[in-house]
Amino acid sequence: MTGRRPATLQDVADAAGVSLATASRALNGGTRRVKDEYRERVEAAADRLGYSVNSSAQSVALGRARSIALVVSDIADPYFSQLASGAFRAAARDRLVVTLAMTEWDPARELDIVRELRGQRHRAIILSGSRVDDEDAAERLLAELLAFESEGGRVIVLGRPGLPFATLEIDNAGGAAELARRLSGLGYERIAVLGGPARLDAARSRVGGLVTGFAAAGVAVDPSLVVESDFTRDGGYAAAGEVLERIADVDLVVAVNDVMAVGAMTRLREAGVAVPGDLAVAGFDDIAMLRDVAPSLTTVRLPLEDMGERALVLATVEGRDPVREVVSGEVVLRDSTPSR
Amino acid sequence: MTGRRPATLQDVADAAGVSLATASRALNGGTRRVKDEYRERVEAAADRLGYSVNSSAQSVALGRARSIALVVSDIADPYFSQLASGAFRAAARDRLVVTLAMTEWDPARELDIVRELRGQRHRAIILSGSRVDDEDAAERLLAELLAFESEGGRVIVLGRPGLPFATLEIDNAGGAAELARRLSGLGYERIAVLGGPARLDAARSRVGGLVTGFAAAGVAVDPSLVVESDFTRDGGYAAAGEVLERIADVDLVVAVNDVMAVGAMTRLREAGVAVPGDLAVAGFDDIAMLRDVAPSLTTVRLPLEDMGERALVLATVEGRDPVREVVSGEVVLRDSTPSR
DNA sequence: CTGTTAGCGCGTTCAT
DNA sequence: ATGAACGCGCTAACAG
Repeated sequence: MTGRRPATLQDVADAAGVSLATASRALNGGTRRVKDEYRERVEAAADRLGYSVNSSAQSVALGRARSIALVVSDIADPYFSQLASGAFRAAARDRLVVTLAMTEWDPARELDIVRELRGQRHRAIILSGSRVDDEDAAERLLAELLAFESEGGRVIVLGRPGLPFATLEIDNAGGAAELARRLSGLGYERIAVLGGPARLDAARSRVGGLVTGFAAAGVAVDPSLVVESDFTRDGGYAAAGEVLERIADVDLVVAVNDVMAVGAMTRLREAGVAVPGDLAVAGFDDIAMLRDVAPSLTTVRLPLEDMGERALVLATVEGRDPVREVVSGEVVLRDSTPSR
Repeated sequence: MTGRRPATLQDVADAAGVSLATASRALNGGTRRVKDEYRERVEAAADRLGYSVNSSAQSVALGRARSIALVVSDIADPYFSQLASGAFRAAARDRLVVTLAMTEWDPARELDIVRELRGQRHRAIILSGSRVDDEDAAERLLAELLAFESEGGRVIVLGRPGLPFATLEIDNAGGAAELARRLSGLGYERIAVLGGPARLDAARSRVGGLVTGFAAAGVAVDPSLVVESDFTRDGGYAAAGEVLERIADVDLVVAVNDVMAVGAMTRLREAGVAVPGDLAVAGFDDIAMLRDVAPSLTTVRLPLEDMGERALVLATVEGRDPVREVVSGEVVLRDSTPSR
């Protein structure tokens, strides 16, 4: 049972009594210049033999695979899983295969992955994780991506500015600034920021936007109340613990993403701090699970699923123009930040 | 910039002044039977030329790819994204590539996907979505999987019983029955079940387990209070709406998975029904986001990440024995179901 | 230990 | 419109 050889195109051709070339054209050839009778015979034979193209061989012959690679930081993070979901939906429409890879926020691993992906000759590589500062890795990553592109592959960058490829940029600073403006309009003025890791580009931009935005509204963010942490739910949970120690100085906690905000809310709840009664909370991204947390969380909405779809479209489009689209978030005020 | 040909192994060999075979052995050959001097020269040349193996060609030569395919229903669903996360982590250890495919709960699409994956000559296909009743599709799916296996591929089935492949089975009925037993022990006796779609195997098993478990404890579940719906958050939300109409007859709502339970809690909250004050709620799976919902949700814990890892290990292991492991859930009582 | 050579399965000229 | 023959990049005998 375990030794049968997969039916090959030659087998199909033989069974149909035609040449390999004809079978190829009938089955996988784009140009339909095959007599109907032959075509039917070939299809029947293929069906009977349970034939299925060897896509590796196809890739070798064609020089490139029918697949797209998507690189994420952590697929269990709702931000990335929603992004990926959108990408998969779009890929299905074009019968494209998607290979997913997970960096776990590690630049070295990201480099390894891209190198590996390059060898797989994908049509495109979509890089969706945020940039992590690491001079050396960044340079080598760029080299690898440039090589991939020069070999005819396409590179799409999602939410990581400054790379010479088609880019779907997220206006992190702008969204954060607008959020700050709206929140200060509600009367908040003693701000704690759960800032994520400083070496993460997206985190830094959001913190910067918040500080700028509050400043523009006349609210100074105390730097000692900007606490670093992981960009994850646990990071938010832990960071909230630090804020608790100075709770008297704070009326609003803004996390640089939703998973952190949600983790923080849990930490506060455990400490008996009422949200928003004692402390208001806001996040960033508008991940799907927010529909089910209470109180409902104020945030900056990003069209995550659409972004995933869009990235995949950019990946398949033929145009060689270095697109650069900017996605801006929309502030959504909810129960976690009532007017004071 | 867009026309360069990828460096080939032959290029590397030429640059290093050795034969193709030597270059192959030095770079990708497992057995290190290459003189160090040559090896170094080859590696240097490869580096200089920015060489990267064409894994398609490698696959053609070897007859099989260094990759695993993972089929999920919806990657945005926490159940699957946690599963996938575990699988990716395990795959990284073996430097294995993982191709992900999403069926969106559609048996026809699942069949298409498996057919496509077969052509990609993966080492293994992991099927993680639950079975959806569809005689015709099921039969053809089985045929496709058997063909894949007979060609030397490995099939791993996760949470779908009755297929002749290595199986990681989930004791849905047992877990549900135990949950029912414990809940009835807390004093609940007027039960509503958010049952998911009847055509979904996992959903049906869990409903069955609940009914059996409650019956064993002397509690009869009113069949008219078992409401069908989608296996999703929105399904739970909608189903809770139906339960609201008969709220006087109910003291506990059990959903067949956590996302549904969480959606239901939101629906109840919106209707002004207090959980657990007016109504208790329980779910199934123990997805990660439960850490952040309030009140904390009673559920049946499944080691999702471990299961993903385990599936990947089964996929890579050589043994041809038809493994069949059973994962049983552990009931976790939390605040959403206090003793009455 | 190294080089030569024959495949792997498929797409695609180039004749016919 | 069809078939024969070559090439894609790589691995694995087989000889040396």
